[in-house]
Amino acid sequence: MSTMRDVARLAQVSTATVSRVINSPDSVREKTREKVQRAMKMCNYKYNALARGFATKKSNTIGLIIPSINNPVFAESTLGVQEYADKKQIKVILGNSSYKVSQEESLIKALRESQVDGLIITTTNPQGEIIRTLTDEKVPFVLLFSTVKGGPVSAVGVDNYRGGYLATEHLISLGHSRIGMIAGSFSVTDRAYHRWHGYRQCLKDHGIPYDKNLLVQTEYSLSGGRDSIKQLLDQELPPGAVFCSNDYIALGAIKGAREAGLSLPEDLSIVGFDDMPTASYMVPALTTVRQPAYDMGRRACELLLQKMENPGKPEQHMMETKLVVRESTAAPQGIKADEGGDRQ
Amino acid sequence: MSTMRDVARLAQVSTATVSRVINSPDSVREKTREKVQRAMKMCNYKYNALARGFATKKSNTIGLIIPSINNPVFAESTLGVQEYADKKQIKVILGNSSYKVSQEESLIKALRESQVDGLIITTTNPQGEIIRTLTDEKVPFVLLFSTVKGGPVSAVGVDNYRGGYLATEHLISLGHSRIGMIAGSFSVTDRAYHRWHGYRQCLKDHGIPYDKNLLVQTEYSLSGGRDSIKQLLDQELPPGAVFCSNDYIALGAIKGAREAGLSLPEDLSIVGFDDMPTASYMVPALTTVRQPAYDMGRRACELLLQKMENPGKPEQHMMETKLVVRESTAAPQGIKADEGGDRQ
DNA sequence: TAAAAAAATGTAAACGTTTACATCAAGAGG
DNA sequence: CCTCTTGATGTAAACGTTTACATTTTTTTA
Repeated sequence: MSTMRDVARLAQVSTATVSRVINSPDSVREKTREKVQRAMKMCNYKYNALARGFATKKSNTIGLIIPSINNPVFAESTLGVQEYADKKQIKVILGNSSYKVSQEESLIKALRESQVDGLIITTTNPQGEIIRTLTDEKVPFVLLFSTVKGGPVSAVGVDNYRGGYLATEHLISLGHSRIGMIAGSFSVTDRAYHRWHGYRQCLKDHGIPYDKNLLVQTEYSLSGGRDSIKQLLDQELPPGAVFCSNDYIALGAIKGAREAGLSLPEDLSIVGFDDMPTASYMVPALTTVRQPAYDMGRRACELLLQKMENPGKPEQHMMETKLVVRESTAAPQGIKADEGGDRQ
Repeated sequence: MSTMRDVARLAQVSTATVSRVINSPDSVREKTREKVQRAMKMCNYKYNALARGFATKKSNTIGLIIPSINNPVFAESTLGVQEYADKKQIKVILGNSSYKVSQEESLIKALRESQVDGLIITTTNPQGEIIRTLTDEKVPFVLLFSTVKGGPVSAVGVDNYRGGYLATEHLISLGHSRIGMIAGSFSVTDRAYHRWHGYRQCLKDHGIPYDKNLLVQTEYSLSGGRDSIKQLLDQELPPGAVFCSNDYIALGAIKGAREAGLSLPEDLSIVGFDDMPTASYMVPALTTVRQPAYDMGRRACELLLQKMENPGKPEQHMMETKLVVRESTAAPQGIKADEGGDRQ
């Protein structure tokens, strides 16, 4: 309602002084400061951050783009960026891309027009043109949940290849050899691809032939997992263990397997990816590859803010992935786990 | 980088014309329009929405405050507001209050300073002073997940009392009479209180005496549910059924009960509240009271935008709550459900 | 106590749009 | 051919801050 000018008039000072009272109170004499503060109260002055943004060309706002806030992992990471941003008095505009490049693009455009100071993007395609454009135009941004090792962009992610390897290795160490995978669609995100690649390499390293009938690609959803597991189970030689590209898929797969009459983990081992908050509360409690989503979000935000005030070289942060063994995996029926392991 | 002035100069027109080309292209002659568009391309012009906001006093931004993005129900509703906002070219700034009034307050303050055009608040206390202030100062806002029937504020919510009643009635109809409740802390949100109230009234209506030892208040979390169920189960006469204030609590309770050696639903029936996406995938699949979170968010946003351009009378929208019966509830051991129900 | 230094305050332009109003050009009607 | 109308375009002020620089006041120092 009232502006600095009103306050200034009321307090009989200049607007510059009012501005100083707000932004660097120490630079104005106590007496005037109080006078101004009284005046501010008196006319119920409300600071206009938008005007400030306009004047300083800094909106104190960043944009955060994720595929879907409904995925607990992205929710968790969102919380991480938000809490850090909050501490630094930065506002976060959230956008959902629904895993669609076009949507991602238009969000980025809109956010840039809004003059956000920076962008955190959980992108569907880190190699895409949009990302290159951002780099070229020197927009501060960091990729989240991406793994562009040594690339020309800043990113915080996890080694998805390694995660896939870990999961598979665990299953192998339990004695499994017929191991399937339900992956997110490779064309939708490269994360799914890297996880699969780790899976495949691990198989190879352990002398297990790769069977392409044991891979099914689907969407990252509960129903995707449920449908896919049935597809896998319907085969002549169904897998005894399945690595799922994320926990939602895993949860769906468990449901589907149960419906097919299997009991877990005796008849079928399932390992997921993410370690969403409910993973340990599920039945059976889910064995999964943990990504530190909250910390990743936080780190991404930290990196971005740093980058915003001091561009510098792009930086990649690989966070540690960790296999969390719970109850959804077991040795295949009639086989002892890790035979030869600690037999010495 | 370049401004309208640059474009104008290049195209040899005035800035007003450039502005018109952007905002009402039809009002400028085709020839000039093309000239201007060429010029925009030429100097890689980027529209500055912040400056526009400054000039028009409309930021095309709204604020959304929720307790925690980690709760699937709030995530779902967030998606609802976002998708609607998106369609209307409105940006959404997200804030997490962590169920703390102070945090809620400071978020509101920050958002108002940023000149958001409106606010959607999933508040912890709809009767609070903050809300009153907003009303007094004519800030457009709508409460989400609040049920202020006929009050002086706009809100979209659900009849929590009724939801609690429904859940309890279901348990009674199954033959239960010793029915406990794990509620969110009454001091934290009134939703928990209303659900409890419905529970209590339903008991009364069916002639079941209220036993205050059967109520425990906790936080809305997995671990809250897990700890609380143990407390309930440790009593001399433990409940045979428990109504939980939300699905996370219910999930925790199921886990806790299992750990205590019970098998569900034979030994214990659990009903939740929310119907989060994973509810039907849990084991046992959760019987719960569904809130249409996505639609609620969407509706809230719709209401807000409407209110923004045309204040008018406050409006409350009560959405339908629905009991979804799945597998986590059953008749108590040795008792037939609904005896007398369809016996004629 | 006066000059110099330091601190406090004021002045005014700038930020990039929008928009009410003025002006101008061109076609219509007489 | 002149006037009137209409549509297209231009002019310039306004939006609420910040900030470099100028000016004034206060403090320090000799």
